Amino acid sequence: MTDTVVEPRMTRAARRVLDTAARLFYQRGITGVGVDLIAAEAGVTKKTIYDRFGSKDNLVVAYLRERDQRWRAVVDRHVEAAADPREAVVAVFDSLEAWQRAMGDRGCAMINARAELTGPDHPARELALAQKQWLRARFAELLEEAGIDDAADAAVELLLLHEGAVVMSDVGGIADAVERARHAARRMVDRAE
Amino acid sequence: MTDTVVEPRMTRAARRVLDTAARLFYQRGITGVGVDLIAAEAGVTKKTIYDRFGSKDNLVVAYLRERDQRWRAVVDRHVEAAADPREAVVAVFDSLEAWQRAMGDRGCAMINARAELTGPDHPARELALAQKQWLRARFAELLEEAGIDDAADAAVELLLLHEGAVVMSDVGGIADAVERARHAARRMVDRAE
DNA sequence: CTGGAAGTATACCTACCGGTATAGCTACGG
DNA sequence: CCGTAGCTATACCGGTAGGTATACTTCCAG
Repeated sequence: MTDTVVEPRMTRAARRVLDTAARLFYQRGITGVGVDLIAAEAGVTKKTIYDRFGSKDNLVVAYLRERDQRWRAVVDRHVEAAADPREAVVAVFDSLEAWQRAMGDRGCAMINARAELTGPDHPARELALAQKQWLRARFAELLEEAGIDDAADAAVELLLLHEGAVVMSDVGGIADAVERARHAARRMVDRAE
Repeated sequence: MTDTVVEPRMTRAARRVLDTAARLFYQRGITGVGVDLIAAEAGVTKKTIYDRFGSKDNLVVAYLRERDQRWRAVVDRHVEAAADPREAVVAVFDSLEAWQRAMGDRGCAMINARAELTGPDHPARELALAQKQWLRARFAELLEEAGIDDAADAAVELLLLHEGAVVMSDVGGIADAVERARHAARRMVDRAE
């Protein structure tokens, strides 16, 4: 099965558009950013945007997909650098901290997109679902490799902690939300057998 | 210190407006719902809305505040019905399940509002913060009453689990996200001393 | 050297947004 | 019984949204 969404041709101008859109969408929200603004900030005409991406919605999807890809790569990098599966579980939370430091913190782009794009058939829904399922599966893998009982259940718990940390470090009020989550995760893998 | 926001006079028409707005804002998003639509669905003229609430932003704030109040009341009710502080901690997750069953599940209204209203000085920001701080304090109270060590730390962990459960039951993919969180919470209070 | 792809510049379209203005109706308390 | 609060009805405003149309340029590859 091939991709149902046509990949836009990534010319230099398109690259600039996508980078600019990604920054603006994340910081000011998707509905809060108009196509004209993106064009102006990217130093590009609206026509170029529509020639490359077809519609604002397609541009939004491209933004979410690319961001998702990059985030997964960061997680993978941290996981692979870990000494063993248990450390790898904890390393996922390190990757979150690194990700936030690099990208700024306005919460999870997927969750935010879901909040704004409420149509029941909007692609953002399945993208968000796929991302969270991926992380859950990743946790489950690592826990199984570590020989931990009830790996599937523990993976869900870690996912909840992770998402809670993402949300709370956006909302504020808990200075070290991610570190707290990592602490909890470490305790989980240390106690478990 | 008195309230900085003027309470709108709750006439019958205003009540209908706020109820309608609450439903529409939550289901379709705040930016996704126009004042004209609210007026039409509430069986009211736009003038009435602006006479009672002054602006869409004020209406949004009224929506968030009322929803917050009601949610806190539900939590309190469940907590007070619990046999002891430890059960009360778990009961918070029961209250979440009841709340979701009653209100439908499109995630946390505060978090969604934050995603849409990105202005750094928008009242939605402090409302969200206050709500989460309140829950954290509630957890901390109960854990201290239960004589659990490191109540403050445990309270943060419970908050993360709670928020993770809210997010994930919206995103989907984990059928019983709230029950999983409750399970983890029970284990926490059972193990702790 | 030529044709097409990529891009700029500019103007335009329709739809809808939050918000305002004017006029008139109804119900109720002093 | 009369004034005012609360409301309806309708029309309007400026701004902005996503998206399209036309004409001109630039640049590279066959």
